[in-house]
Amino acid sequence: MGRERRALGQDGRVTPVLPAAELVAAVRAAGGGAGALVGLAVGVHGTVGLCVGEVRLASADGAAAVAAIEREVGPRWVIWSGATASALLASGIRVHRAWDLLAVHRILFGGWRADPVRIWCRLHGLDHERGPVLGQLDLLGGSVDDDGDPSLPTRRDGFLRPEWVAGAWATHPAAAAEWAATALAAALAQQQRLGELSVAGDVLALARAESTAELLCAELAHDGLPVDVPTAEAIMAASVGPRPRHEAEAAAGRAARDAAVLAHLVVPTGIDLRSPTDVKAMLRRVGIDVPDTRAWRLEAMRDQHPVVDALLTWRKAERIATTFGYGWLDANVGHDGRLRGEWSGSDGAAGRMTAQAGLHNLPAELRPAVRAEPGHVFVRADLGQIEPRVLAAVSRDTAFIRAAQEDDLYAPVATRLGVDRPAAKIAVLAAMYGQTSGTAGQALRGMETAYPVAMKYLSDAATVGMEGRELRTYGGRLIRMYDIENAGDYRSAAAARGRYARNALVQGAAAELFKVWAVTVRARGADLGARIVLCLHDELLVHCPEANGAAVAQLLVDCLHEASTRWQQGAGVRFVADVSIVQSWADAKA
DNA sequence: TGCGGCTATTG
DNA sequence: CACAATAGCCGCAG
Repeated sequence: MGRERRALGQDGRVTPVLPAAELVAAVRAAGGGAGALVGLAVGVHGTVGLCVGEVRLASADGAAAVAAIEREVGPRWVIWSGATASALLASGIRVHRAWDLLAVHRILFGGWRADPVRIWCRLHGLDHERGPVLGQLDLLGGSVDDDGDPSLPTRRDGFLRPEWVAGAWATHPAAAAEWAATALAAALAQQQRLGELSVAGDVLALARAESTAELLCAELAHDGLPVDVPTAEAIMAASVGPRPRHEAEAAAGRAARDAAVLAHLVVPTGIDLRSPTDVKAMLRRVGIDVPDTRAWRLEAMRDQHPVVDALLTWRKAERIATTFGYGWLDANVGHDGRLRGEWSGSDGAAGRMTAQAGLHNLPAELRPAVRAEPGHVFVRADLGQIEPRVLAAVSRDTAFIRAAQEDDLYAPVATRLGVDRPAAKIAVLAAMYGQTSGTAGQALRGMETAYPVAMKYLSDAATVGMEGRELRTYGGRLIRMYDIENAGDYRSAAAARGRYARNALVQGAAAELFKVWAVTVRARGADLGARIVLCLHDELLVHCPEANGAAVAQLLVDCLHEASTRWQQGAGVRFVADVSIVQSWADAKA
């Protein structure tokens, strides 16, 4: 047993196909150690290709091989995207560290959607629109031989071969190893590019954190959020009645809810409550004239006519019926009581994590249904005032940093500005969001005087945005201004770009710090059986055995200190977290 | 059938 | 309705 097979590439290069145990030694011999970059290509039927330095390796027992190398070597796996992590999770394998080419591509070049072709082309100065396409026949007489050696992933002109991109390597060990070598080469090229940037933050650290956040995203999608289905159904029943057994019952329920609103009218017909135009007409009939029918506007008119209150109640129920009702439960909660959605490590605009299946906009009334499993607890931690603290750190405004050393940042700001706390908070938020109208005016001028460095940081960003130029976050991620295009006249579009840029540097840097915190918790929490089950911009929800609750709570605080210290590089801002140990997510809501 | 507008929810 | 997001339904253009 353990005899070495060899796969011969067409160019004569020999890739050893090794059993898992021997692969570990081969990786070590090639220079692989803890944290070293190892190219990884996960194919099908157990095929796995690796590349360490110049050395190509492969295995036909990929799951065991990756698991053994992870356990005994602990490299930083180079992958094209989180899809590889998802494939590994499907085989029961979790890896600790990654270099995610797509995540790093976003840092270098902005945007959020890319594939290996775009990543490769951008890195090598090629126009991906001009590259070869799968199935393309060379009708113009060019010889296919011009492309060089087809057993290599790249052509003579530097483009990736489309059949390789499509996965032709996935069943051949030698080819998988070659594809892994391509990924590793791309990672090294990315490191080179990152090193050429001049940014304030540690851009290599950002690249590692954003990469590892992609592993976390794959795990969040795979593991899901624990939900108690009977509790969820009880909440829904209270709003829209019991689960309809067929479409006729569902229709009857809708009609009954509609009728409860229309009953307040003299003529209860001809109004579709789902049509904003009809609702506006309905309100006009009872003497209420509004430019739109949004809830915050109608809230003030509850007393004017009973139909307003009925309509607002109807809207709540309608939302449960259509978006967060039984259908949503059936579609997104598995038989194991886990709510699953796709996760993205970095959205297009500000670099936050996003999630589907309602994980990021779950109505507060459904939170009681998010329950820890038996013998487990949730440890929930949310960061206090993260955006102004981040602004203090990235702008290096010494006065604002002093304010950010307090538990409540707005208290010293209020004192300094000579206003009350609510006014101070509005002024700070207005500055970060680019608000110019409203009541914030006077306090905003105070901000200019009290915190000129922070205010200049924001106004400089706004200027760059208005001019349509690109900018980078503190950590080094590119913000492309052409990602936002606003209809309307030039001036309002420029103003919108200014607000976007102003906010992107704050919200974006906050998102980057948050991810450093999250991946630190992920790494340090494994020994305590702690799994992050939800990331919510400034909040982490961690699921762990009941006995470890207190230790995990301490861990969340310790990891925040570790993460923020590394991230802010001596700025001296204090970051604070509110931590609680609970059975249900609702118990923790501040 | 695709898309913009309106609406709701979250941080 | 200042910044960011996901998601549903309606009305309209093609």
